[in-house]
Amino acid sequence: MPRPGKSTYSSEKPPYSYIALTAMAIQNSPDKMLLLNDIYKFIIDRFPYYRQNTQKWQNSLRHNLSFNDCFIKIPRKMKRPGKGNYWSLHPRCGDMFDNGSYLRRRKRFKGIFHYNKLKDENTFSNVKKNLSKTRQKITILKNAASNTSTSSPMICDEHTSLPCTTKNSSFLIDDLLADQSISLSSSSPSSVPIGSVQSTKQQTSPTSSIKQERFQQLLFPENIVRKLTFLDILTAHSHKHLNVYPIHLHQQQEHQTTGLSLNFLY
DNA sequence: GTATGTTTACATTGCA
DNA sequence: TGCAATGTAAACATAC
Repeated sequence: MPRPGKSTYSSEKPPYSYIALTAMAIQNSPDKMLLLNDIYKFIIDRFPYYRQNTQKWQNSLRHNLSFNDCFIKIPRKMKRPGKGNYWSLHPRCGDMFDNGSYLRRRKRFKGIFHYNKLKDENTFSNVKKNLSKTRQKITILKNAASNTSTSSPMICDEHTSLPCTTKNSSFLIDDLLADQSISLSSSSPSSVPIGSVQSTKQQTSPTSSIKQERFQQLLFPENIVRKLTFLDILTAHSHKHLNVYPIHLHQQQEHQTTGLSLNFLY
């Protein structure tokens, strides 16, 4: 993606979608993550067109951040309190604009579990219903992983050091993921499905507890919280990087496994 | 109160 | 021409 310098564009509308502009701002930052306000500033600074009607386009931009799975939310560190989270790019959305068009992507990046889909499908009954199916799939995946090449997997996720899905195994990851309503396998009957991080608020009532079941956090050593997809878990499982345990919120425990820990909030 | 974040609905646009 | 991506508007929730 080109990196336009200051005053590259006049007051005409730049040939970039909001997604492209946001991605540009994030990629341009030293830490590859920015606060919402910093994204605003970057765009206004680079593109005079956006110095007007700020309410309109900023609303659209916020909509894009929430709506598109290619953007991931990273909470502020405890040391740096303030309003809003940091926004970063999903590690697997780097080729969004590989067709050379920054107005329109070839295909929208989608996480394996989109929040809207989860809302309809991930009830406790569905979770139970799909548990055995998921166990089978993960067993298949584990077996396949153990039968494939013993060479070290290529690391492609800079945040998690999780490996890319290798293509030399005897199955296609997409086949395993074809059923999007599957949930995470666990030895506990209270296992929860994988979804986007929405809230860390503690739940008290059973009703809100059910609602909260969709919300989990994947915590990394640097306290980064990112959206967690089923593919992340499968990838981690396939290379034995991560064991997955549901953890009760009130306990606030972490299971440390090779530098990664997983919190399930429900 | 305001900024931030989520969701829905609908319009517009570009691609196959 | 249909579908999917994108843009826009708005309502609402939540955090600071």
